[in-house]
Amino acid sequence: MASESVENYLKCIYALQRDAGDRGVTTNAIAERLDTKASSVTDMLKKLRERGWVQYKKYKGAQLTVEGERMALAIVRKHRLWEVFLVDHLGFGWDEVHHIAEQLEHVESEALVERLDDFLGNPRFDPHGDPIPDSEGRLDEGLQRFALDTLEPGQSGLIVGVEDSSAEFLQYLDSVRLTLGVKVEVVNRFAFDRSVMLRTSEGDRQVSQAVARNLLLRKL
Amino acid sequence: MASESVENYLKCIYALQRDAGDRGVTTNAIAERLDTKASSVTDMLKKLRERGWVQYKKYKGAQLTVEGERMALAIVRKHRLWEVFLVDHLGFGWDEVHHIAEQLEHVESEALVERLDDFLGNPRFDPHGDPIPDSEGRLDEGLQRFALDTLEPGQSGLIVGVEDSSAEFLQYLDSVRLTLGVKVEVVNRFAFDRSVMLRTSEGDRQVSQAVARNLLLRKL
DNA sequence: AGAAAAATTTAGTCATTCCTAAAAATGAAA
DNA sequence: TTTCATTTTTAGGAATGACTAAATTTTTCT
Repeated sequence: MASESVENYLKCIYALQRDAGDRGVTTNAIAERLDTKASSVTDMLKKLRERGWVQYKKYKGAQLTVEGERMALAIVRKHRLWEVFLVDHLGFGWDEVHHIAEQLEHVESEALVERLDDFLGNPRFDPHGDPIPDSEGRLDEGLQRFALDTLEPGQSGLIVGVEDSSAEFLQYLDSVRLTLGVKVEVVNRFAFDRSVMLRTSEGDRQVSQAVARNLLLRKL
Repeated sequence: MASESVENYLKCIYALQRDAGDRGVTTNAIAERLDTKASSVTDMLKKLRERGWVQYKKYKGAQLTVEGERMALAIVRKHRLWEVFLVDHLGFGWDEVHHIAEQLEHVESEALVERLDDFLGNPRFDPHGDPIPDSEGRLDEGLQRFALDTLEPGQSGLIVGVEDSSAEFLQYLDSVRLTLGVKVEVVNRFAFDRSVMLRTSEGDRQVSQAVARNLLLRKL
């Protein structure tokens, strides 16, 4: 029904909508994320509006309609399920799967998605800790997640996700052993650069604020 | 590198090349198989020629170059591996997987294919009995296959493949329990319509010549 | 508020890949 | 071998989704 390009736009707008608040997602934000030009985005937004997948007014940004969000969630579901398959069954690292899942997510087959979901044991989270929408598009936002950045010295939490899932960041996390499921305690925060001293079962580590902002925890 | 459309043309020409013998594959044959118009095929053949993937002369049909065949075999490999995954691990029937595999075969990732191959246990044949090219594009044509049609009364063989893998035919075979791995013996052939009386461990069955032509066996 | 900067849209193109209709080449039969 | 049916190609165009350059709107700064 929808082309790959259309699906990528819907997914992109969905992702940007979190941060956009109630204002529409801006043309430039979409262009940057999809590595394309703003003028191409304007063209596409008009098409998406015609098909009833976004609300869009000139210069005012875009927001997914209910139907648009339903489609975006279906794509996100497929993306995350395939990531689980790639990591759990094919042995890929969590930093290697994004690009492949971006292709697999466009395969159209309801039956495939549901059978894959069952095969994987109906996972609730992908390898980066992001929740997997169910077949109705419902997202389990259940457990509260917060950035390591927001923790005070003395407090601790369990690593359950990342804000930034670029290969570079994930490889860095692997190299310093800060991966999903690791328990961390904030020993100290240094005021001058807001870097954080952490304690894990493997010892102490210091991480920059950039890292702390992108590591998601939940309370123990 | 190559678009989905280009990949479909290469795969199509590869499949038609078997029957075409030394003559080129005709424009019309390609158009019919891809359910498109002859004029579109002509356009594409010129592009494939420019890129060095087919030899093509006006009115004389097309033949894959060495490089074109290499690409076609890579696609066939992916298609058949995914079919094994869908049947062996997701529980699809052999009649349901073609359409899904046609989408999965276009996913580009060397690493994915090789890991999938290992995950599946390096299968040599897909669920329809067709051989899976190895990573170098080598095809195991080892075991001689012949149509049930060519067997004389008294002779027997093992079902190892099908010539026609349309869902209708495969569903028919399922319904009469003539599936891969079943041993059959020809009891009799009726001259007036060339239908064949078969004996299997489950009893006797009569099948039309159309069916007999499309069931592939090998010697026991 | 007014001007400059930034963001966004419009206008005009381009490459793919498909199509229809008409022209040209091939090949089969008389 | 000439004709006629079939096959194939050409010519011209449409839809998709991208681009550049120029114009317009919004936002920011003074």
